[in-house]
Amino acid sequence: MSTEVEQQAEHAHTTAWIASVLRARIAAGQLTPGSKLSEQSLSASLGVSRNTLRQAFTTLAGESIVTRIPNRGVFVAAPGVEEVREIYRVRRTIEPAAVLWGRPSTEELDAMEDIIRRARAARDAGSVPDMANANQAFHEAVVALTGSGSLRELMDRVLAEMRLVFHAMASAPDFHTYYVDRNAQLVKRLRAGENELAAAELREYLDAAEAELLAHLEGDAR
Amino acid sequence: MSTEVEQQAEHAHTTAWIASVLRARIAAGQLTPGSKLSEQSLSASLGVSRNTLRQAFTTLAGESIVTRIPNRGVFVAAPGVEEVREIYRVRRTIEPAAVLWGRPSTEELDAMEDIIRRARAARDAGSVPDMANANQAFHEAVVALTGSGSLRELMDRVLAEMRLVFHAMASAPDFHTYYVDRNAQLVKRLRAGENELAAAELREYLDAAEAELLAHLEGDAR
DNA sequence: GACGCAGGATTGTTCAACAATGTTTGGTGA
DNA sequence: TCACCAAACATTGTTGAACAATCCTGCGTC
Repeated sequence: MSTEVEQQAEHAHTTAWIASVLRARIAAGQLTPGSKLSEQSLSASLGVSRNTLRQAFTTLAGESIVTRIPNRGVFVAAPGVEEVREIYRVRRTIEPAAVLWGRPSTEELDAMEDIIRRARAARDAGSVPDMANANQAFHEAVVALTGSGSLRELMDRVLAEMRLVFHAMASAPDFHTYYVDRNAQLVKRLRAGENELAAAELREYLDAAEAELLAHLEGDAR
Repeated sequence: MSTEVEQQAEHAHTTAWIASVLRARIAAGQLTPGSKLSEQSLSASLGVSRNTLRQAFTTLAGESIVTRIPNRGVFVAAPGVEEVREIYRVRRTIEPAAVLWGRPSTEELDAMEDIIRRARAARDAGSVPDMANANQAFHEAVVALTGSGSLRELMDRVLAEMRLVFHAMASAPDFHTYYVDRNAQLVKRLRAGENELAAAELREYLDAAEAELLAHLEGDAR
């Protein structure tokens, strides 16, 4: 299990490179929420200076993937109930807005249906990670309807935090299977030009998802 | 013109401190868009190491207050036409959404009217900066209706970028006077519970503002 | 005037050191 | 035994200097 880095990016953006490595490891669940990221050991194992690692940390802290406690160190973010509520506050605002006021092109709609197909395939194959990825891609596509890169970035951050929530949970709930069909329904509404209906249904959908997640989370904490 | 720092924060978050200093200077227009932030001179004048200044830079770059060009340095962000469009893509999504689906308490509505009073006072006094501040506070209050800190942060960033746009313009247009009354109208609608109407009017409002800003910007570039 | 090429300046990264804070350990007294 | 306190230890925050890589400048050549 070598955690070494073979390819040292010659002389460019080492700090960004390190940040992306850590991001990937955290997203993959290799670095579990709440665990400490020691400057000493990480700088050693990644083969970079403590100083540049530090810079990568500030980047990740800015993305709230990582929590920095002064003189204590940085820790992989461990989102709890309040964070989940915040996540859904964001989603409940921008996703329905994107649906309501977006004018999706047929290409965008086709792409969304492609994603749904992928999700169905993953569901039938019983692959939870693939389903999670597809679901994530779908909601990213929804936000992309706004055409805004900033909103897309925000959604990315939020979805990354969602992944952390799942990683922090002892038992993963069957969270995605149920919503595949609702996504399909959403695209159908959009294709019919029924944006208001689509937005309303999406809001219900998000409410239900939040409630389910919160229930599971509180049952977990007990 | 002393740009020195008298109070050296003893041993706490020097990097955050430096970041906030730079943020303030940029917001105040003391550091104009496009100007270069030399590591050497800044670290000297701020009395911090080049290394910690660098960390502050990555923070500010994450907030896109500052643009980093590899091996060239960091520059105060100079938003142009495309950035303005992006700003309004964001605003046109989250502000009407906040208005449409937010359930403002009477305290929140009172606070918004307070802000409008301040804006009117500034208008009558002819103080453009105060008007800009009040306008900014108003739109922040709108987004605050979502209850989401992340959205509020995003709005902060966007409004900071707006300030940069104004700083980058040769001549400032009379941008705020006209919209004070529209803000007042918005609050009236909200108080009456006419959220849909309020959202629709706000979208028109934002469209008009964007168009005016873009026209002025393009006239400026010519 | 265009091109190419040293030379200088600036950024990217690393290292070693120290100050400040946190954590742990061990002892003391009740 | 337990609570409390203080000294060792470890870790983070910050600094300064050093070097490599890249960019910019000015000069000479054609």
